[in-house]
Amino acid sequence: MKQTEEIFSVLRSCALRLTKTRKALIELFSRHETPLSVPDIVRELKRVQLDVNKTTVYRELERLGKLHIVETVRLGDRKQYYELVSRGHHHHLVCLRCDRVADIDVDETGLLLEERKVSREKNFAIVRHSLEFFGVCTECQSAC
Amino acid sequence: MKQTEEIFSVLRSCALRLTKTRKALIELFSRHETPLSVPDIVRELKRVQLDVNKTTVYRELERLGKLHIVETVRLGDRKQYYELVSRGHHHHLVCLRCDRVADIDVDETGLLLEERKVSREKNFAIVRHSLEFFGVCTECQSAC
DNA sequence: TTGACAAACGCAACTAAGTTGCGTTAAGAT
DNA sequence: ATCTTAACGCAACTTAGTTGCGTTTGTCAA
Repeated sequence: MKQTEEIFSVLRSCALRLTKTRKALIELFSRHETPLSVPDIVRELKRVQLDVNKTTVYRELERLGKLHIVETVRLGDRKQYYELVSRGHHHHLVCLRCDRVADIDVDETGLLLEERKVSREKNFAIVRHSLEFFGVCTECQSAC
Repeated sequence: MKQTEEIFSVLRSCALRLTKTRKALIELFSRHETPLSVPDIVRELKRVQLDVNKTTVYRELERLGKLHIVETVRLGDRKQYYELVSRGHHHHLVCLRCDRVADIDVDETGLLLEERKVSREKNFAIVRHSLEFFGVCTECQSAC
């Protein structure tokens, strides 16, 4: 994976040490297509014989967030989810039955137009938006 | 307020008792333009000399949700927010500094088109979407 | 290679949101 | 007025996320 190597070099240039936790985290994110919560991450790392403390994970994610390497996503429940920024801006399709999440690309031209309109009318400096779709996936549809 | 009376009659027709907590909740929602979290609600009701337990509020909101009288909104933090469904489908503008929330109407034609496209391509039965904008409001912009 | 220094870490104790079980209270029908 | 049960309060719990502090461990320079 070329991508993870790029991230490692960014970390090095920021004087961030390449600890095994940090390495494992980046690799986990690169492998995973869907956003991960902190409990998810701790569980996954445990399966690779890495017993990391949740505090470490939270702190690491905060650091990686500041460097714009990971970003947070908000799905249905009350957890925060994290994913690599390098995946590019996209949205999610969340199944209300099985909680599975799929990435989707949405044509944002209309959305950006609305964003600019709202920004002008309300004099509001919009920095980001969140758009998620909720429904029932193919598998769950046929399951009932 | 005509609206609250309509809600009361719906409740009556569902054999739901008009307890003072329930009445106060509906009235609170009718007064408030912005979404409320459970801690918000408990605090606000306390100010009207109504000392309701948070469990009661959670249970009440669940009931009102099932009847499609209130619905949940997800804003920046990890709380759930609730508002009256009767406000109609709309989106929110959240200030990242002062946390104030404003309702906005967004032209959804482009969005619905995308929704249909995604639904077809992924064979996903979309039931709802969430679209929120985050940025800095007028007051906070001039404050710095 | 080794020693020093700070970044990174683990642990324990905490806060806050949300949930559950159970015994009690009170709304509304008879 | 009484009875039934929806609605309630309380206590105890779970889970996400935070904080302080003492310890470990990358990294770099000697």
